[in-house]
Amino acid sequence: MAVSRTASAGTVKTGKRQVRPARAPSRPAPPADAVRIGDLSGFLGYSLKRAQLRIFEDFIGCVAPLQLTPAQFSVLMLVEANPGRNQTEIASTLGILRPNFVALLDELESRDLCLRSRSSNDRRSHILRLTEKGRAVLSRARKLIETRHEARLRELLGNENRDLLLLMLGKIAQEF
Amino acid sequence: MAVSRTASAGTVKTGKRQVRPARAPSRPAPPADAVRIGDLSGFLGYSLKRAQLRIFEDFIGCVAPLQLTPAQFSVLMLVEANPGRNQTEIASTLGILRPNFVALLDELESRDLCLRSRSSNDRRSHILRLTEKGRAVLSRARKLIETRHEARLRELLGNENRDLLLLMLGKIAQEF
DNA sequence: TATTGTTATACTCTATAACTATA
DNA sequence: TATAGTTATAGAGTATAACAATA
Repeated sequence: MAVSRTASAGTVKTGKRQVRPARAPSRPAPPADAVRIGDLSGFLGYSLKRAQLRIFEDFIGCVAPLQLTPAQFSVLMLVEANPGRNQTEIASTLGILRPNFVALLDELESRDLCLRSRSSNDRRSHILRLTEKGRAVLSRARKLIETRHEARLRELLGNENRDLLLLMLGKIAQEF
Repeated sequence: MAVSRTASAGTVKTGKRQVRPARAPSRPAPPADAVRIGDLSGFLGYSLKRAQLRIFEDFIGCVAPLQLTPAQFSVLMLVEANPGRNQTEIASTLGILRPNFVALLDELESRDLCLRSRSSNDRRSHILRLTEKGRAVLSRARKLIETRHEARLRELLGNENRDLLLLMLGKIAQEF
């Protein structure tokens, strides 16, 4: 599976089976000379990757006023929910390698969203917490994502399906 | 959302609501000092990314005997289903930029899985098709993925849920 | 003038080794 | 000796500009 930004694939319908009325395509009907995706759309990995790219793209657009990447957002979320943790703990929970976490934090700290402070217990550790501005920015980001990004996803999929989707993705991430 | 390789998150249950019997955790119960993922697991982007990484990881493991990446697999699939197409058509369908497609094809061609040949209609174009070996390798890859990778996913999620998952991912990729 | 394949290049992500300061 | 944060570095993946051949 390749999967980058653009492109398109097979028609999709969320509801029950539907007898097609011979001449009434709900979608623009692909040009006869279009490249056939074929069985590729039947592999979860392919659709998963394409959906993930689209979701991240939309996420970035929604929080554009705050200039937060998905990675930065996740760090702010985790630091807020776990004040007093050190870099290793936050990074590893997010699956970020410690060396790669340094520049990420440098950026957040330089924008006054997050603070590093030496632990008095273990002076090797840097304790993380959000600044006042960090909490404010995170709060605005959450609202933007909830009201624009996630709300439109619920609209597209339906509330029940959206929740089931989240459940299955979590199951794959944790149990597969 | 950060999201790389390792880590874990909140408990998940696919079925209906379930009254917890006060003392009978189905999962090992997280250590009290574990970092709390919190609301982060409620955002689709986060779970989507983690699931995608896990799926690709497993995919790569399953086709390890054939040494195919998801991207290479998708190219072989598309070329087989669309013989006679040129590089631009295959690449753009997969969302791969033309410059980045060159090295990918170089590798497949050097392994005798795929062939470039100049089109007689338009001598700028390189027509793509699979070699005999390419078809054989792809066939083996499909079998490995179907019988190991996808089969285990169906087992984990249930057939019906798995199909619904695929449907929703396609919907997000195409309609969101 | 436009398009195909290509090269060169740059930027982001991810990954590993090794250093320093602490423990 | 082991661990936390860091630096350096290398490799993928992705993005843009520009060139030669062809249309």
